[in-house]
Amino acid sequence: MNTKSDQPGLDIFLRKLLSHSPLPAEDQAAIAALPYSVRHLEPNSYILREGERSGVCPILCAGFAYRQKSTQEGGRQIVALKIPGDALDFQSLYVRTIDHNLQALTTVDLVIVALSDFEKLIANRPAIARAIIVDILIEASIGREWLLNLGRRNALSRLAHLLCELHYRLLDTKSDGLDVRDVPMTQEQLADLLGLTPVHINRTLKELERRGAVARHGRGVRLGAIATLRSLADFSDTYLHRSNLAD
Amino acid sequence: MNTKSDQPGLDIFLRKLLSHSPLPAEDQAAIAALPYSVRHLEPNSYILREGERSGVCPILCAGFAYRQKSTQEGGRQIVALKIPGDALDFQSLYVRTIDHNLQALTTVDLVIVALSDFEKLIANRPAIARAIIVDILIEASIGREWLLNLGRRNALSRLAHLLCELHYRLLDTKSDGLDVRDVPMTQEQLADLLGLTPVHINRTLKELERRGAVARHGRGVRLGAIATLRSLADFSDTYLHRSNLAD
DNA sequence: CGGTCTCTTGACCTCTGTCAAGTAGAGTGG
DNA sequence: CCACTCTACTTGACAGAGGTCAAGAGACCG
Repeated sequence: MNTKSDQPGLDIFLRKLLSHSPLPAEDQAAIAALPYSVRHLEPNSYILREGERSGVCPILCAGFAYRQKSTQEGGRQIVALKIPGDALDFQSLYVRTIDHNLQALTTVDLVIVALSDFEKLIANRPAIARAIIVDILIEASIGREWLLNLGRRNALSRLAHLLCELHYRLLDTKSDGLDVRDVPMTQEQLADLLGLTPVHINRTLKELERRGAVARHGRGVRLGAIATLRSLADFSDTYLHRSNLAD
Repeated sequence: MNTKSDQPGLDIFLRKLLSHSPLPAEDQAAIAALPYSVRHLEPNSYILREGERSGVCPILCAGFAYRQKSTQEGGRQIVALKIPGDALDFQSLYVRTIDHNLQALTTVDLVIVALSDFEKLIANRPAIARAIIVDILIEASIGREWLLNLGRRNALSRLAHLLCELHYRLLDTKSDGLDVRDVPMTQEQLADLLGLTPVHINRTLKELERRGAVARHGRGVRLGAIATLRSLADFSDTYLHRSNLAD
């Protein structure tokens, strides 16, 4: 089932885990030896749906994905953003009913691992259990910062904050060839991320450009001076726990 | 160090874990045998502070507590609400830098356990590791629903939604003598929970009362018909994973 | 080169915030 | 039991951030 080394594989995931948790060589080998299958999806494809029961944990090897929930009136909110290297569904470890939708933001390459295989690793290898818990806790910490963002910052800071977060999270795996400064979302998706409307994202983006925080070419948005963005955003990267190894 | 049975102890915490995860008798005994100390705190006391490093996991035996973050401009957002039986700081398992503040909402009784003791249990007892992971994941799921609440619901639904959540979460441990229908927060705290201002909470509460969703006496607020609240809130309790054992 | 999806822009509206003054509970001390 | 005080709640007038609607312009695709 495993494929050649230039195909999507588990190495980027392993690198991501090692960025926050130490793993002995034999545990690294155990992860590298996990059986998996590969899947390629187009933008907006559903990876998992609310209400389903999951038996599988996809790993995002290339591209972006997001978790999303909607109200009955149709309001749609993106509640998490996943970047290359991220495991997409530790949320379903031992909790099989999925409470949100998981969708591809761009075209994505996935590597699919059975949740039961992860559960076996957790039961038998404490260092892996630890790494997975840390991974889950860091996603939870990001969620808390997003709550602060939605609850207490205005549109300008909110957007600047999201862009800062993207910048620093991508630094950790710095994988693909694509320019890390290019924002991969449409204005509508930015709206869904930030609890705003596309129209207001447009106005806010224009204001960020006026202040030199982003540059734009055609439909594309590119990050400008990170210092400018940070000061607009009231940003501190503590919540990303990027230096957990040093702790 | 352990105290008599009418003092705060670990039993309510154990009950909470068992409500979502099965534990063999010897694992239950291992939890009951954890060394701990007891602490009693007044409302608004800090339990943990952002930036500190934690070595300890308080268990909330009685009363309410919350996690809270602030922007530099002073905006304050409550990002999680904890009820009796909840472990307050699994967030610091293997991630010792605290990224938020933890405060008592009411007077609280805490039982303090060393994080290293939990880490030993996780390494040696898979069923306990599982239960703790489920606990963490359910808090994360609640966080996602709150993001939807803040991002896409108006003040009336938002408040109704919070009250519904409180109602159903309290059903699971139904501990104290105090009437579970009494809302333990001030209007200012409700504002901090919902990303609103105290003034607007006041107006919204009045509207909820007008619609028969809550009753009020003096400063107190009491839940009215849960069906009314649910329909105002667009509420479904799936995200609380209350039936995880049945899964 | 036509079709479609995204982005842009302006006019107008509304939900929630701000400010400020007043009222009512709850606890304290006399 | 009554004043006193502190805090929480209440209310109204006004302001402003962001939403809504609708039409048009630009990008990108086959």
